[in-house]
Amino acid sequence: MPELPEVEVIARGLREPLTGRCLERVRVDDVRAVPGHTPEEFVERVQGARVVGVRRRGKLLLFDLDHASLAGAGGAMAPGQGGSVLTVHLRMTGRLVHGGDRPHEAHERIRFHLDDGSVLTFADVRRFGGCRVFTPDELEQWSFWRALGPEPLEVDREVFVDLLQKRRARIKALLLDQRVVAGVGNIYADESLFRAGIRPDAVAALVSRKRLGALHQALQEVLLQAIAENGSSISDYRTARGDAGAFQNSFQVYGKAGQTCQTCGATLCGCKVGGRSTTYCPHCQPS
DNA sequence: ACGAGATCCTGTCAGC
DNA sequence: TGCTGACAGGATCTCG
Repeated sequence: MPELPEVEVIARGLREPLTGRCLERVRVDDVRAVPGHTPEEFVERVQGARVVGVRRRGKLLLFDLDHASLAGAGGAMAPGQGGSVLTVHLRMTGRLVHGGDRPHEAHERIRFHLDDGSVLTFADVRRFGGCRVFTPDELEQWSFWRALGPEPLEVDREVFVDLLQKRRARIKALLLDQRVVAGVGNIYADESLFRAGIRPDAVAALVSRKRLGALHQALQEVLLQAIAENGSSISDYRTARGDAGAFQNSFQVYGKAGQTCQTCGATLCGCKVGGRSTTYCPHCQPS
C-alpha cells in the first residue's frame, strides 16, 4: 500500500530514466485504469508526448508532459504551453515498473512504450488505482487536487498543531484524511502516533499542543526514515526498478497486535479507528 | 460543516 | 481436498 515514502521513492527512481523520453506508444487494457477517460481519449492525450518532469504530491505521482514536439517544427514553445500532467494514483496494490520490453504481466492495465525501447507498466491487482491526464488548468480544478492538505514534510509545526487541535475527530482518522495532511496512510499513521505517545483513538482537540508538536516531529522522522530505507514492502509494493523496501523491518506497531512492545514489554493492542485496523501500545501511548 | 460507516475489488489465509 | 467467509485499505459516497 504505497504511501508518501513509497511514492517518493518511485518518483525519484523514475525521474532520471524517464525525463526527456517520449511516450511513443500507449496501450490501455482496462477502462477502469483511466477513470474519467475513455481508453481512446487517454491514449490520444498522452501518446507522443515527452516527459519533462516527475513529481509527487501526497500519494499522487505526477508526470509533466510536453506536446511541443507534436505541434510541428516550431520548437521554441514557452514552458507549460501545450503541456499536460499525467497523474498516477497507486491506491492499494498499484505498481509502476520501468524496464526493458517484457511479456504482459499479471494484472497489467497500461503499458507505455518509450522512445529508447524501454517500457513503463502500470499493474494493479485490485483495480483501485488509476491514471488521469489534465491540462494545468484542469488539474487546478480537480476537486481531489484542490482539497489536498499540506505536505507533512513541509508543513510548519504550529500550522500542523492548529490544524489538528480544532478538530473533534479521532486523531488517527485525521492523519488518514488527505485534506488534513497529504500522503499519510495506515502504516505511517500508526508508527508516528506510537513515536509521539498518542493513542490513535484520542480526540484530536483533547490532545495537548505539546504532544501534537511531538506528533509533527515523529511524523517527519518516520517519513524521512522510510524514504531513506526505500519505503515499506508488505506485499505488493516495489520500487520502480522492482526492488523491495526495507522500512517494514523498522515497524514498531503496525501489524503487530498481540506481540510484545519492544520499548516497554506490554502487549500491543489491536482495534479499529476510522474503519482501519490499528495497533498501539497501551503503556507507551496512554492518552 | 463535520464525523462515521459502507462501498469498491481481489488475493490470501484461517477454519471447517 | 475444497469450499466459505473474513480481511486488507484509499478515496468517495451517504447518512445523521
